Amino acid sequence: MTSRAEREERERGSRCCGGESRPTVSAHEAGALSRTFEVLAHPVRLQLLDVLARNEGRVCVCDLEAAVTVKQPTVSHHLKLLREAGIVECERHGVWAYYYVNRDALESLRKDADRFLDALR
Amino acid sequence: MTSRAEREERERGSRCCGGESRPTVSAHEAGALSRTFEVLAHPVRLQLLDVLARNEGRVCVCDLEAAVTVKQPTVSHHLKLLREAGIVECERHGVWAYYYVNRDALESLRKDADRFLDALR
DNA sequence: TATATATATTGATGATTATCGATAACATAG
DNA sequence: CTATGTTATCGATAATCATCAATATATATA
Repeated sequence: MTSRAEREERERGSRCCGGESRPTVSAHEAGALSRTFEVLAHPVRLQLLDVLARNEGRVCVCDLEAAVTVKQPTVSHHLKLLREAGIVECERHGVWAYYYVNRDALESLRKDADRFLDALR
Repeated sequence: MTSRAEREERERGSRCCGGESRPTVSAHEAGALSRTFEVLAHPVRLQLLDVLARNEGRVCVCDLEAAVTVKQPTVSHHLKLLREAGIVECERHGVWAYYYVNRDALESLRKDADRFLDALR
């Protein structure tokens, strides 16, 4: 008598497992890439990036505050994360801080994301 | 005497703020998109996706377990998140569960990410 | 110097997430 | 029916994250 499991086994070789199961992405690479996606994994950060990218020049924090629904310390917090990720930079002029996207960093982020998502296809 | 702030003001109009500061991405859209990025924001999920996408057929959980460094309940947990996001699906055959990527969902995820990142340029 | 304003930082709180041992649920083999 | 193997779920714990009031810092103005 032939069980379904046996049929499965024959179709796939031994046991349940057949294919190439090692990731081509190392744990280290996966870590780096996931950290990239993490930066994008918050609605406020996406909106801040949106506004910043749309303004070739610089945007001051009070404008950024007006663009999102969270309070000033939270905006400052998210800007810090974006800065630490290298995606945005800022200059101070007098009391004000003007933020702008780092186009190179953004481009390389985009490439990394693209490369991974393309490879999945 | 002309202070730096005054010069800035003249250059920018009133106060510090000049540009278009409203996001073109609504809070709602930003929420949806950030949830997409969240799914990708973990190294184990990236590696699971990598293995799954590389195997046109189905991959059983024991293979997926072998592909990453976390224990079985954790693998199961991440697979659930991927399932809930619609990116992967699974079929049970006997004792075994075979997972596979939902190519359509993956493609639309890729498009959403691309569209956003492209718009930032 | 005192005051006002913009931004950053601190510190506390609550929410979410990752992890894994233990166990349940289920199918199959003997 | 019992034993075994596979996967999912539960429950506890630890870690990380988001938020904001309060405060610090720095600059400019009066």
